[in-house]
Amino acid sequence: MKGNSYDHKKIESKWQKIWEEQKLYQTPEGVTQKNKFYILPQLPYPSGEGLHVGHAEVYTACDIYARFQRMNGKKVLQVIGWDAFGLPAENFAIKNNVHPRINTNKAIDNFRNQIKSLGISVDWSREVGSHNPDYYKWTQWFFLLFYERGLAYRKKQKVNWCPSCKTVLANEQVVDGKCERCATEIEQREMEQWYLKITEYADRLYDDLDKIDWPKETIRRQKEWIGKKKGAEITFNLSVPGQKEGKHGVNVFTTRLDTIFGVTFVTVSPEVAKKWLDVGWQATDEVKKYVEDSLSRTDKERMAGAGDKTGVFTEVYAINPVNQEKVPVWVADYVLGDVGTGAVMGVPAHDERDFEFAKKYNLPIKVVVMPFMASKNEKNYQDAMNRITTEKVFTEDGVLVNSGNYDGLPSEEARKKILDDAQKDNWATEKTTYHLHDWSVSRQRFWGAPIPMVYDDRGKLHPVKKEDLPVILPEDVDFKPTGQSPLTYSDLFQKGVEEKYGKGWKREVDTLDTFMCSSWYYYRYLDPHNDQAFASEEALKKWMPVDFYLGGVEHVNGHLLYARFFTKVLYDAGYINFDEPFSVHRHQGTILGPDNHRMSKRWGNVINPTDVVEKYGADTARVYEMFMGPLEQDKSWNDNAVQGVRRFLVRIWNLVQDEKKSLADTSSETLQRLLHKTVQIVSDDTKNLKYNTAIARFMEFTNLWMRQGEQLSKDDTKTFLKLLAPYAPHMTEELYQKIKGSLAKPDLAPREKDQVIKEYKSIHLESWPSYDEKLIQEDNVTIVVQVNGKVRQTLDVRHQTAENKVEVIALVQQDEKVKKYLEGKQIKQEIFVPGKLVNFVV
RNA sequence: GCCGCGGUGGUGGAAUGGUAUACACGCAGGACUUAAAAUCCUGUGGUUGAAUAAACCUUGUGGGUUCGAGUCCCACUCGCGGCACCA
Repeated sequence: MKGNSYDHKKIESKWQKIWEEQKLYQTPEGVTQKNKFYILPQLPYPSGEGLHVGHAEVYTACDIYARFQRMNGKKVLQVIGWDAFGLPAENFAIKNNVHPRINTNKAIDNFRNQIKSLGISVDWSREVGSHNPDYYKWTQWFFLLFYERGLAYRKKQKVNWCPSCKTVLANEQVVDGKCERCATEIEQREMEQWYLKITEYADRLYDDLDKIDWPKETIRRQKEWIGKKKGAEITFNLSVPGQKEGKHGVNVFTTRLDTIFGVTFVTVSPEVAKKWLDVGWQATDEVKKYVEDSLSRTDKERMAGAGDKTGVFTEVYAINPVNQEKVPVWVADYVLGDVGTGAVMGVPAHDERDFEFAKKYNLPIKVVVMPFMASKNEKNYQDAMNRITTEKVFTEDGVLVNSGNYDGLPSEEARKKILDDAQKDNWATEKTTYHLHDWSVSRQRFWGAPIPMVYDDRGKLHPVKKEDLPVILPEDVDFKPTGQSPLTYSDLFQKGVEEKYGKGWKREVDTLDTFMCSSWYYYRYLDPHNDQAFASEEALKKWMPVDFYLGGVEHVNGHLLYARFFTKVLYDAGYINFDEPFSVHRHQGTILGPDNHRMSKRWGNVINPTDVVEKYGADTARVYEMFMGPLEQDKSWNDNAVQGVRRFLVRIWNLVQDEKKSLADTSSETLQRLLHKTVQIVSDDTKNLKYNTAIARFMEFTNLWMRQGEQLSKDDTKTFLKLLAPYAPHMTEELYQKIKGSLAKPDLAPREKDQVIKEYKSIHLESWPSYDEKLIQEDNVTIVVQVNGKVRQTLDVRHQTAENKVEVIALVQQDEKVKKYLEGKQIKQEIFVPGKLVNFVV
């Protein structure tokens, strides 16, 4: 009676092979916007370390969804590719003296095999790698598109420089003042670099977050990163010693125009002061020294001194445009050069930093805003005044005082009115600032897509002609980092440029940030072999936008922002008719080691998914990882629990092979009811990505099925297997074909294979089961009886009765135990929830 | 400092305002076995109790709303995450 024992290796490799031969997961024909479903797991970086359990989590979660959608009649596109350029491969190459292409391709082969061993239903004919010329040709094309549209430019400015990686990094790649990749302290250097004007899209990137289904937290963080703030830019005329008053001016940005009557000084950043010095300002030696010292410090060092503000009086005065008051101008490094205009109006009564500064240098403090309460009644007035003396800062909105015509106005209104008036008098304009800066995209490294630009003999820039793309990354390069781009030294790279463009012409030698490659990869999958376009119009119309995107939280302020930016530029250029790439996005949580630490070699707690697949099977690995907890949550590994999942699968394996259990004439009644209930709940949970609770339901069902006397008919067994198929695709396929009788021999000897295949229809192409509404209704319902809100008894009542208040209460009151609790008490109130509960209030 | 999220058995975790602790792990006892492993069965929040009698307590702490709160509100606390001299 016991069938074969569960040999996961045999089953899994067999079916993986058949599925591949049958091209089971190739993207189907007849795709329309209505029936398509585009599932996108985040683009992996093929590290030499191999697949991580976190990768397995992402691919399994996507794969379950893909299989579920497929069985529900959707035409599914599920794809994988490689984010193959980048520093680790290059660093490895330097260390071991092999070309990065070699170790990258090796890593990709390894990743591909590992992913295949998990039984992920990917259409491998669409695989892409960002390091292949037919891919980066289009990365370069995108760069040219940005250039044409005035969105790519060169600029000399302070950049983040990683002394270890010897390259520039984007703001998004600097974490805590350290390099995201190697954790080296970042230096600031003045360099000429390529930038993409993402700031031009800041508003749309901000506003359109409201129209996509993304995690709330992610949307919040992106908004915070964009850092949109509305305010005003104000011009203060300056009085410089030895110069005519009003000849010079300084602009400041503020979100608190309502506090302008409280200005008692103006502070400029060292950067702004430097500019003044550069145009001939005769400042004191003290000022010059302060500016020089400040500028030699990194932003990080400057911020470290946040608690103790320093500054120097410049002997310049600024004239407050609202009341012509003359206030001193200071230079201080608490004002940052790259925020707003690099200069602020000092309102010490209503800004913490200005307050601190004023205290230190004995500058006057002038209260111009009082809490709302103060204007309402006399008693609170004193309290309020006590709170906002010159000893305490009041930074909230309130009511204006000491502000001329604006006295008595609430802050909000005052801001509008002052701005209106100021605009008429020409001393302020409405202005929005952003925390987001333009995206620095040039890298002084080898292993990336060359920037498709050339310089003529006078050093002037020209774009490479589109028909000349790709600009091939040469093979003959000494890629050891020197701080100069390695491509500088490649003869092969510069060869032909003069022929093509003219004598003395040279190529740009920097390469593109790899985030450029990953900003558009989801388009390439749609049409991966097209050499006329990054993707055909038809393919774009059919498949986009992505219906489900799963990726890590670490990409919130980098990749996800860049990808949205790319999409908006494509939209503006008329290539697509939507302007958000990912309709639904979710994050997977991190899988931690058994010791609750992040997995790392250092802790010796790394779990290798391939070991798990080897030992317990892909189906066990998949089901376990999904059973650990909610997808988006961090979870720690527990090897005992893996074995528990394996046990669960083996039980099913044995049950289905037991004909009395799985091929009975009819299903036992309780089990059949539970099956229908299970169909309902598993369908809901799977749709809502609550895989962990769906699996719990499968276990509950299996527990009942194992009981003596419980049995399933063949059809009901098939239904159960179909439900489980997305989760454990190999085992369910094997069992399904077996009970269908499609497999004469489980081992498919080559000669018999054709015959078997003829009648073979994969379980993964079957339709998702439906349930019978009548069968999920129980005959009996459990009514909970409470007395004063405490549960005292539960009673089983006929389904129809349970809906009727009078009948239920009558029935309940006959119960001995309930009687005891109600004895000698007056029922004040009876609460009745139909089909659920009775609560007596006594 | 500001903003956000969270705190449920020994552990991972379940619970549209209606039986808190589903499911799993672990543990304990039992069956099978010469024995062990595997498998199966039973039990398992806490306190009192001989009890599979009964009672009380229990979702970080304290209050509130409600017939009824893990769930809603307020305060506190601890933990995690994001941002941070952003004007």
